Amino acid sequence: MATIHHVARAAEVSIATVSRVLNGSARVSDETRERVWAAAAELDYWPNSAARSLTTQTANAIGVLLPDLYGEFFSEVIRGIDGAARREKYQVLISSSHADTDEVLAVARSMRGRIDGLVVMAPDEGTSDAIDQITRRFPVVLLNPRFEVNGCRAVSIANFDGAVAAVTHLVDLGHRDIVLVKGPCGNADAEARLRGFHAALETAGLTPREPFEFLGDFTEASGFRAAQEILRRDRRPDAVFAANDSMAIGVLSAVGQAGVRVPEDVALVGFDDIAIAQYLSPALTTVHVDAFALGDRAVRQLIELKGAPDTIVPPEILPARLVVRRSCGSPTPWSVEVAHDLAGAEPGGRPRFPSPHAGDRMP
Amino acid sequence: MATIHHVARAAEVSIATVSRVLNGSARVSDETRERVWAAAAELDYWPNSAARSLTTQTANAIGVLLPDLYGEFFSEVIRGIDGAARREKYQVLISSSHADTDEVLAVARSMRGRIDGLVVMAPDEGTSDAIDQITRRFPVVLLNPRFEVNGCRAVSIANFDGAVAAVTHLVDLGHRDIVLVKGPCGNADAEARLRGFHAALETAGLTPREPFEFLGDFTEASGFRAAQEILRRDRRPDAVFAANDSMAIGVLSAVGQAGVRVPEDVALVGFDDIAIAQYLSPALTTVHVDAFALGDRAVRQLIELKGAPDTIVPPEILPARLVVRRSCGSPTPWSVEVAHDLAGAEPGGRPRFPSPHAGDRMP
DNA sequence: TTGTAAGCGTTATCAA
DNA sequence: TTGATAACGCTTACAA
Repeated sequence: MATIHHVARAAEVSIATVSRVLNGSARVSDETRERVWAAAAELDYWPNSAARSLTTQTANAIGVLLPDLYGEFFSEVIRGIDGAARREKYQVLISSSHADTDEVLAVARSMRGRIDGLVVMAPDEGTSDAIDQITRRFPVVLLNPRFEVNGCRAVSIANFDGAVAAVTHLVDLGHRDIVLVKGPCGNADAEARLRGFHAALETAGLTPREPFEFLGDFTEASGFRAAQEILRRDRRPDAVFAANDSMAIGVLSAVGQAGVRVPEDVALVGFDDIAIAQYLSPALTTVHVDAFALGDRAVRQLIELKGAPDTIVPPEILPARLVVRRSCGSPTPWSVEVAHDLAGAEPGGRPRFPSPHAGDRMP
Repeated sequence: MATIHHVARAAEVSIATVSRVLNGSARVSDETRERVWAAAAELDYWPNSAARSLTTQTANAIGVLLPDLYGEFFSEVIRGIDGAARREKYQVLISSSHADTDEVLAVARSMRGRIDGLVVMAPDEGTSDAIDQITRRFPVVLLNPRFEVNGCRAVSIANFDGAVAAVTHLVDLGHRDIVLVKGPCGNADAEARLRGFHAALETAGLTPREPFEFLGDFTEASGFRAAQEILRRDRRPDAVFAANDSMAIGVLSAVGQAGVRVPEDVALVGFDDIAIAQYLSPALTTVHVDAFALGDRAVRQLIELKGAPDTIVPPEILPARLVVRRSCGSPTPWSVEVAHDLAGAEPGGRPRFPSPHAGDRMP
């Protein structure tokens, strides 16, 4: 493989000059420039990025640590990250399925020298001190963190407020006995949505009959099973709030097979607004969440952070949007943005939905 | 940031010894080993991977070049890649949305020195010479290539045979006027499925009335629009073959809104068997494709290739599976694997479906 | 068992 | 405008 030395020899110049020409980093006479380009082309020279990173102490790459890669949500997050990264000429080093703190730490470690910063979606709460360690090494942006970490940048989705909006909508439609299909334990999104569910019920002064919480794991299959459980209850609930759309689809399927109609017999609301939600029958009422933007914003914040370290910036919360379609039993479709005015910061602004955990800032 | 020199100084040994201890690459006395580990821990030393790659001439990372990241299919491919990579202790450098040859080449170039091999899903046909150039630099495994590239390793999905199986099944059920919702032009999967559609019709001696090809782009929305076109035809077809499940979902939605029943009035078959296919109503008959395995196999082949360069291996074709559910009008659900016996290589083996392009090897 | 020193392929700082 | 040359942080002969 040709190195800069080979090119230098072929062009009869020093390696310094080759570097200058290839990077356009200093004035070089037209004639030698030509010679160098010609030699590089002739030898089909590809520069070695590892060597470059070593001298420049910068990698032009960012690392991405995710708990999982399953489903359309993560797929969109990555798409957002990749898009922003390529626009800024950064490469993306990805790694997923981190079970615990030690693993996250090990992977971050192994990225030392290859990345300039890290986007992390932490799997569990034990990760907090790991994040601390990582922060000492790289600029870090957290995705949907459960807790605020020592002034670390973060971008999240308005899970709490989205859930409040969804459940409140069900209440407004007259539903009283509302049950929840939960997401997996330990998942930050699932927990925020669960809290939102409870908060909305409390605000409405509602206590559904037991049992009204059913466990799922964000897959269609788990939604299907949860719905079977629900149908075994002594009295059918008025409405089901599934903590994500995949589970809502499973619910829809199970309920349909049992001959129970949606929304006539039972209303259904999901979360995420994945692409197919609007094509289901009935079209799924859900909370739209911009997963692409989540990835995109994280990368932008990371780059901003590199430019201005030590600047404290409040966590960024991406608004959600309640999208009312047919599955909730609403006579007409409509939609409303939530959580863009919940922080209470706007003068005269009044929270649209009461929120004990405003904007999901801190539990 | 602590380097190996700092650790050496703190442990009062040479950097060579530190390296030996940290990598366990040579015998070191118990006592000094202790001292080195202690010093490394004390200084919280993280080795620099770029420097290591430079000396060892190996990066412990693989590059992944994809045309897009949209949808569940790619999400699964990446999951497969990531899983295999982490098992083999490789990092994954990912990059997507490559419009043309030059871009693919540029990205591959920029990865020089950071990766040991490359998994490439090429966007268009012009890419062939680019792949050639890349192959000179890295071990390369192609994903679903359109053409065989100079003895380059490849792993594909049995798109052609899957489509033949799907359409043949519709014919077997008595459907005669079968229309196709095509995938995007220039997409290798879409084209192979299109060829399979034609081959099956030809074998059956069928010529549906015009028009019987409708353009889509693999999204739900395009399937929806295509279905509206189809419903405007002077006579409703017996069956619709959508080149992927997302479009089939769009078709299902449009057809349902028009009051046309599936499968009673029109049969429907998709391709991919995404997670929700079985939860639709009616459950979608489709061709199951193992996207996870596609990524997984690609990485394994890459690693195998690194171990034994210059070995010529035939393209690996992952079998598809026709999964018959309710949307095609079949009275009972069943499924069958296709394309595991199509190459005609097995002695006495007879192709289950006639295939002018056996196993999609070469168009 | 340990240390010295020569790379690995760049960029960047000097002089010339 | 150019060329030596010293880093960058690590691994690995080769000596001791």
